[in-house]
Amino acid sequence: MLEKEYYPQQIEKKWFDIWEKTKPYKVDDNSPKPKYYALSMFPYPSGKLHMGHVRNYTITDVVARFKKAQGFNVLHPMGWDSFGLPAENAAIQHGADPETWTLDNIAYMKKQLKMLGLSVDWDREVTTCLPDYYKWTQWLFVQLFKKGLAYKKTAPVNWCEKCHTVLANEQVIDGKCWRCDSEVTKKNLSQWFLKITDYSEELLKDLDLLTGWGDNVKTMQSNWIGKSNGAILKFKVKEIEGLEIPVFTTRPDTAYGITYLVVAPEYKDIEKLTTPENKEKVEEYRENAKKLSEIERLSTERIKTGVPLGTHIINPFTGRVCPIWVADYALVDYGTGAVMAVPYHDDRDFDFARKYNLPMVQVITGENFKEGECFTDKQGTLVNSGKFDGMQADKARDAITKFAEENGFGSFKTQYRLRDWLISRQRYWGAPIPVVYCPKCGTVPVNEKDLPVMLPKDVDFSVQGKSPIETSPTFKETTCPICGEKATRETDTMDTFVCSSWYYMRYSDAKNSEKCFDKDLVNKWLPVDQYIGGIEHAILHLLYSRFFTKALRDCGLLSFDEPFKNLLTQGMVLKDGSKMSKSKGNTVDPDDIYRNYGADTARLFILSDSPPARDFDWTDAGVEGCYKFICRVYRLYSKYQNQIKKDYEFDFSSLSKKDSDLVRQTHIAIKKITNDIENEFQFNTVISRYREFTNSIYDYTKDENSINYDVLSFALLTLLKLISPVCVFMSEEIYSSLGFSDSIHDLPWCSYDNDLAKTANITLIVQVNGKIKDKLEVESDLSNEELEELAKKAPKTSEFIMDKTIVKTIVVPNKLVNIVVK
RNA sequence: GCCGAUGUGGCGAAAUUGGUAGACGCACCAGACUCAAAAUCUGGCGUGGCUCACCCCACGUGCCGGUUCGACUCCGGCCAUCGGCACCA
Repeated sequence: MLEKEYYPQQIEKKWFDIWEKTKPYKVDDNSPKPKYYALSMFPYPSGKLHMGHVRNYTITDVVARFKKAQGFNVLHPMGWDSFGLPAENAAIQHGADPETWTLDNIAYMKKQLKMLGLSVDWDREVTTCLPDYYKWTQWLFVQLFKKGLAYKKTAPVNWCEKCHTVLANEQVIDGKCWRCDSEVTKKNLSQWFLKITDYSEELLKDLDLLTGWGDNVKTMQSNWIGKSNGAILKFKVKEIEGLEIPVFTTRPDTAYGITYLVVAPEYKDIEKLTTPENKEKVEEYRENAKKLSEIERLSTERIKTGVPLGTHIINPFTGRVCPIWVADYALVDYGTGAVMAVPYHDDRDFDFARKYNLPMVQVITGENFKEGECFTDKQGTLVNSGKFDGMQADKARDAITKFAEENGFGSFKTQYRLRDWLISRQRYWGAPIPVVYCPKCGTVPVNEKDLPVMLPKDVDFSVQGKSPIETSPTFKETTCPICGEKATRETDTMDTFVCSSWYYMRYSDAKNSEKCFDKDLVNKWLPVDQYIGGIEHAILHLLYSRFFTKALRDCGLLSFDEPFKNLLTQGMVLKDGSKMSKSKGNTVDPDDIYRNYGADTARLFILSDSPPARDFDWTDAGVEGCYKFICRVYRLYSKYQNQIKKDYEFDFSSLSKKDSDLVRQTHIAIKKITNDIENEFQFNTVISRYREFTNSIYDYTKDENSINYDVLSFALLTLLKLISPVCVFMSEEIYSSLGFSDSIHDLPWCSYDNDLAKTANITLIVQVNGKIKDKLEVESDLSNEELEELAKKAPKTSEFIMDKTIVKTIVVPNKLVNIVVK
């Protein structure tokens, strides 16, 4: 029996307990049904769920439930991105063990997720900080190492003093640390990298395959990869026999206009290129450049500075002798670290040449050209360029490069902005990089049988200035996997983004203790059919995962090219117009919502109002409204629970108008809701349809005496199934109380009859010259001639057309008639 | 500077293919029920005008222009907001 009023707390608790025991969402790898893989970006176990999580996981859950009802074998897993700095900071500040801190948080958040009613197969749970997972992260690192895709080099890297570790380029946002927002500096260190640049072209090109991704994310990735086509031109140094300076340029067509050359302060040959009389000034300049922060150095506002080295290059095109300068507007890690300067046709060179009185030569002319002003148009005609004079600039780019190639001082070159992925971190709470340094054998990966390299427990978190892992008396000393002699372990751990680059593969075979995953299983379940998460991972996680997929494919571990077929980046959850955050004090605790309204209300509300990709404004009134709606739905079933027939039966053709209208409304509801879900998961309109349909049923029951209970049963049982992916607890409670012994969540999705999924009558719009003059209630599916006749006879139209000539009449079936008169 | 997205009532928004702009909800207003309140139910709710009690007219989807019988939707040009990239040669 259903209570008269809805009590979410009791009902949700009841089904929570039942589902804990019955595990209704266990996935069968061998099901003959077609597979569907629905995936949420897994959370970092920070302590408690926030509303962003609730939104993310509710969307994915409704997708998973909908696909399951449509007959798919759905994989909907969940796990924990559980390595990372917050756990370590908790250890430093409160003396907690990072593992205990993390696992406690996981336990709490897992309960919160279960209370949200997610249809997750918890037997596939993945926790990246546990040895049964990071063993395989390490194993994969070894595979990449063997394949030459993991390597160690000394390079100027991003350093965050506050986090006391290096960072990948992707983790530096506007010169600041992505996590703590403090300024990043450059340090020259020996670090581990993954060779993502080997895949620059494929990562860029395959964006075209990702038709299920938004353009915003694809553009961001494409910008980040930053491909430019151009040329390498090589210049002989006049004063030093045999020394050449290569430069990368996208404008070889301007090569005749070169008047000087710039090298970065960190340029490798800079000392050779400096003459004794300039040495002091150059040294001073380089020292100053080193002191500048990244933000200062990269600011476009800054006035350019530089000093001459005293040496020169010879422009092979013109024979002109050009001075070499050092200036920090040349970047050491892009292109070759040296730039050819063409002041007349490049803004930066122009500013610099003006300031230091360097000569300028015009080599391109065009429509907007003005004497004495920098002319940067890429279209134009060459002048002062020898045999290339009169050539169009775009043609000249190829011709001049070709000329340089034939004469041995240049070649075509494609340059990418993407850098290799720096993965070492000088922190404790991560997967140890499984490498040993042997004085005899060099850098050696740990034997696979010795994995995992366990994180040591005997560490002191209070140390400053080095990684806590270094304090372990037992970790560092080991023996060489090859020669067995004394050797030392690598003490750096891996960037957590390495762990999260393959977790979605592990779900396909989460408990395998022999392999990272079975090849058949990973190929069966992947790629992910629908991936859902925040836009903040547009570059970081999504780019790294794409790289991992391609790299593991080339290691022979799997056979697909892209991990995520469709991507939905959900908007943020706002309150009072700004992002929920502790510092602003505008957060909403899911536990409070569960307690006061129940998880179904939270699910319903977070899906309503805004489409998933847009930001969502959380309001207390909105929650209240959704709760009232749930109660309103519940009351319908509570009131008619004794009249609802499990085996309803009716003959449509003999129904009264009122009854057949409700049957039509039911079919319309199924059609629209199904379409809205399939059309980019427009859950906000799905929920509008729930309300519309519920209102129709209320209208129907207004006159108690004329209710046909077969028709009402059809409508109510349909509504119950339609709403079940969203209101998972209430729908199951009602369904079971009506005496059904199975679960509403196991029922197939509702089907509709297209002929019945429309109203019996339509409103015919009558226009004269495109302006609405009348609206007529007419039967649907009349012929064009009949509609035209009706429109012309309508009293309101006839007065408009009386004394005019009808030029033409446009009829849109079932919609409108437009009479054009003169 | 380059690239991407967005722009519709007081607010969140809706509108397969060009065809009733504002569905559905929030807020608000009025009525019913009640001693009263909450809850619930019913109705109203873009702007302006009128010879106005519910009839009618004009205007209205960021701005300007175009295509069309007809434009939130298509085309051209702007503006604003948000996001990404950027001394990248």
